[in-house]
Order: sequence, then C-alpha cells, then structure tokens
Amino acid sequence: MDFFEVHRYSSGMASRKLLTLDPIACCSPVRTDILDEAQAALLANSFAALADPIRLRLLSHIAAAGGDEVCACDLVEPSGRSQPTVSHHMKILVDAGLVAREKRGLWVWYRLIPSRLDALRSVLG
Amino acid sequence: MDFFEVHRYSSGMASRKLLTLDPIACCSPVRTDILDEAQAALLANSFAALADPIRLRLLSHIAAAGGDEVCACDLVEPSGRSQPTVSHHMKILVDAGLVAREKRGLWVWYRLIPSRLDALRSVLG
DNA sequence: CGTCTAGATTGACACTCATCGATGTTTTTA
DNA sequence: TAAAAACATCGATGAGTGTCAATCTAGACG
Repeated sequence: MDFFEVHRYSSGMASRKLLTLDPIACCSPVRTDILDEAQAALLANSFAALADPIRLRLLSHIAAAGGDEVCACDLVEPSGRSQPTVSHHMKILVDAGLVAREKRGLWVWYRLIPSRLDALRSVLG
Repeated sequence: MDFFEVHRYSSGMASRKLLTLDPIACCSPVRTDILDEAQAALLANSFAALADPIRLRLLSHIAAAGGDEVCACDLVEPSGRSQPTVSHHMKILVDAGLVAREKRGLWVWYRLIPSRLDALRSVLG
C-alpha cells in the first residue's frame, strides 16, 4: 500500500503559499482514494479559506448575488469588521480561487468562481 | 435585507467548542442563502477540521476503507507524526462529527460518518 | 496484586492567524 | 496640481494551532 509514503515533513511543514498544483483539477475524492501529501496540502489550503465565519459570510453574500458582482464597499459595514480586516479576508478568498476581484475606477467588484466551489464539493463526495 | 445583522462579535469571538446547533441539519447552501452568524461559526468549525493536511490524509485513509473500521494503531506510523499528535488530530475529526470513535479492548477503532461529509458537501452546492 | 500495552492528556514551544490603527497607493474630480 | 475617496499594505498584538516528550489512564493477562 503506497499510503503515507513520506513519513515526516521537513520540519515546520512546507509553506502553503508555494504550492503550484492546479487547484481545480488536482484531487480525487477523499472518500474513495487516498490523498498524497501535495494533494492534502493543497486541499487543506482551500478548506482553510472556508474555515473562518467572516469569510464564509462574505462568500455567502457574494454567492447570494447570483452571477452578479458585489462591491467591496458593500461588504465592510455589515460584516462588523474594519475595512483592513475585510480586505485581508477577501484577499484570502481570492488567493484560494473562490472569488474573482476586478477594480473599476475607485471601486473593487467581486464575483464568485463557481468551478472552484464545485471542485471542493466533488472532493467531499 | 437581514444580512450581517450583528455588527460586532462580543470580542474574541465565541468559543467554537460551545456551539450547540445540530451540525447535520444546520445550514442552507452557501451559494443561495446568506449564512447567519451561528451557521457561519458552525460551518467554519467543520471546515477547520478539514484545513490540515494530516487530518485530510487520516480522514482519507479511514474513508478509503469503505464502511470498515480502521485501528488507531494503523494511523500513527504512516502519518509521520507522533502518537500524541495523531491522537490530537483524531479528536478534532471526532469532535467535528466526521469520524466515530469506538474503543474495544486496548484498541480504538475509527469509522467515517458519511452523513457529515454529505452535509458539508451540500453546503458547497 | 503487578506488569505490559494502546491510547489520551499535559505542558511547553514555535508558529500562524484575526484584528485594527496608521499609512500608502491609485483613481476621480475639482 | 491638489484634494478626496476606496482599497491595500504595514506593524503590532493577542489568540489560536501543530508538534512532541513526558506522563497519565484504562484494559488485558499473568
């Protein structure tokens, strides 16, 4: 069984930011195949983006707009967090590939990337 | 729109351990409805359990056994982590409702709780 | 009883993360 | 050019997390 083939991380665990695997096509379902280290690290990174209540609600807000975009200016006040904090969380969602960011004039608009959520969903089944 | 109805957490955010909502039946899909704070906190807790590569691989190992159980003794060595660390991660998976733990004699056996994964998956769609 | 074994718990440490005030950057408009 | 607005970045801080060695607990078996 070629499971857990490497028995120790190189101390401190490789940085999640440096992974280069395709985040969409990477992973087999968790429930039928066994994840290798690279797949597990990539998936963990994606799930970590969902592991914060503020980010989940920001994502939910954008998703609830259907295919439409949501202005960043409409996310700060209702989130109950400061503008820098919301900007920080949105960056994490964008980096995770869940949300697309586009600046037009002074405003920044966000829209959902459905395929990324679909990919994560398929991993759980 | 009753979105983000509470604008500030009570400082430090409520402990995730104290949530009492039913983890299975709690949440509407992220993509059509907007999460309230309690739903978001509960979901964030569940996704946090998936946000670690070691836990993903432990879960994957158990899931790959089909409906069968996996002995804790078979998880430590291939994970490349110490026995206390694996025990710690398994506790997080059990607390998240993803895995059931049963002790028989000296050994502990784990099995997947498919409905919990199904619930998380449905939240993403 | 005593001993052995599987697993959980504790304590400590280093690292990461969420948060916000202050500041920087970019774009619009006067 | 100057001022204002929207958003990003920086720096600091307090809380959370992964890790392991050491220790504890509970079951099995003489």
